[in-house]
Amino acid sequence: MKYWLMKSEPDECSIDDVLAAPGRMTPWSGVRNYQARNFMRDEMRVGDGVLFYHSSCAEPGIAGLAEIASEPYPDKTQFDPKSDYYDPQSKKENPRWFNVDVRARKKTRLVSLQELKAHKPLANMRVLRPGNRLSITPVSEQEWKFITGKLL
DNA sequence: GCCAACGTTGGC
DNA sequence: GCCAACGTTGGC
Repeated sequence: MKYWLMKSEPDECSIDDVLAAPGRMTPWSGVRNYQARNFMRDEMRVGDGVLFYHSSCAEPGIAGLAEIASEPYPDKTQFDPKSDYYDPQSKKENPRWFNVDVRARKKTRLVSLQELKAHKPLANMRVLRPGNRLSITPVSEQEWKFITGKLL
């Protein structure tokens, strides 16, 4: 069992949006970064815990809990010329981009980026590293327990 | 809207 | 395979 922090822009897809979706699920498509893709394709397992993080918004921070709900599969949007995430270089026989489905468990209080930074046990969290831009980052078991047990 | 950090691209 | 230029992310 692993744990992840996954960023989403609430204007695009907030925790409320996912909770309101059929099955409380959404495909985590549109990721176009190799490191983030590799996490989804190679390391995630169904049932892994997810901190649902709102980014690029007025109050960035953890906004909910979710879980990995599917095996990785080829990202549909890469083959759709109308999609913002269309990748003309990706071939159906050898897809470049993969995604998993994410199921929302619940909305939580907003644990702001500022608050996360203030807690010593979270000092090494990948998402808090200066300049971090990765939209998917691993979360350690200790970090997960601290956040879900003490902060929420 | 600014800008620092970082990933990707492409010329050589 | 280097590295400058460029594009994107994301907090502020």
